[in-house]
Amino acid sequence: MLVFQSTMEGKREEIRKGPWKAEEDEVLINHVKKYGPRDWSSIRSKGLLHRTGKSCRLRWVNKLRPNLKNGCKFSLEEERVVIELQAQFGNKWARIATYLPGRTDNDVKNFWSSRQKRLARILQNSATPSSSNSKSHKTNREVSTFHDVPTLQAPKFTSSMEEELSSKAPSCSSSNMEKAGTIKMVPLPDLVNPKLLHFDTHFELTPYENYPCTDSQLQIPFPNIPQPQQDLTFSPDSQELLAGLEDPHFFDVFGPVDAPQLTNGAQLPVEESFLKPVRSFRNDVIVKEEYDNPVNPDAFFDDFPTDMFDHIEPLPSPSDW
DNA sequence: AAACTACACAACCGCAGTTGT
DNA sequence: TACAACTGCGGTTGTGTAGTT
Repeated sequence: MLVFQSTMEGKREEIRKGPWKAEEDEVLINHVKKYGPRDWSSIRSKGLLHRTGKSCRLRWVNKLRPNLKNGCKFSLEEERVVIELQAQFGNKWARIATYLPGRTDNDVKNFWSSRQKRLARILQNSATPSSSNSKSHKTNREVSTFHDVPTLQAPKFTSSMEEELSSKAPSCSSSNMEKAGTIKMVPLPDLVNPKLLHFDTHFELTPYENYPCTDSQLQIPFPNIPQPQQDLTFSPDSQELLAGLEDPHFFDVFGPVDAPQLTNGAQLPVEESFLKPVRSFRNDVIVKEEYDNPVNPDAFFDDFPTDMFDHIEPLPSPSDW
């Protein structure tokens, strides 16, 4: 798509919009190689591309930057990280994305948006049983839960790092990421309170460029987080979920959880069984027995209205640590 | 096989913060 | 200090695709 924009000199310049062509990508990549990921506006002023600087930057950040997990669906670990961090930070997608190597804020945002829509639909269906019954089919996503130990990394990507990587790092295709083996340390951003997250910052980390897509290869301990008691489980249909929301003692099942405890890094009581891998469920497959008798408390978080986290106090700012 | 639905993804827009002049 | 340009972020929309009926 081409649109025309008047310049300060009164000239009409064409601005290209819409999907990027391979040639445009090439021009953009060459520009970054020469000048680094900056001066986006100069790309147009030099006549290299009929794109706005904004558009160029977005294209680079979301698609062309090295080590992006393009084409990789969010792993269960990543999903859980997003859910946890969204509860902590709110819709700070860029911030959340710093914990997810290879993911952009746009990725996180899209993931969350999809998830919200899914939840909304589930709730709507639950509110109107007739409609939910009429639609017998259920997408696998609706019954998915988290089971694997999630990963949490917090890389700090600087422009210089990008420039360096752009010259030598391979793109993060599914195949080469799945071949990933050993890893290097990635610094946690200063916003992370290691105590809070119960992090061992000396564990092995997957290298950025080899970050695996597959769940089984991401086995960095996730911080213990308050979990619901095991006897509080929800069927994927969210019927119990809705009932639970109406229960005035609903949140009692969380036990005495409050923000100060969290910020002090206090170990919250977590049922041992919660930390065990429940099953090697992946790719949205679930067996009927588990569906009928959900025992994994993570399902609680998965199909839960995000509003539930509103009662959790925001974390202190990093400067307070 | 066609129609429908849900989902994932790409890209745009507006706003706010930062930086340079 | 004021202004403009640049940059980054979050919200939103449009489109292609896979799965289901």
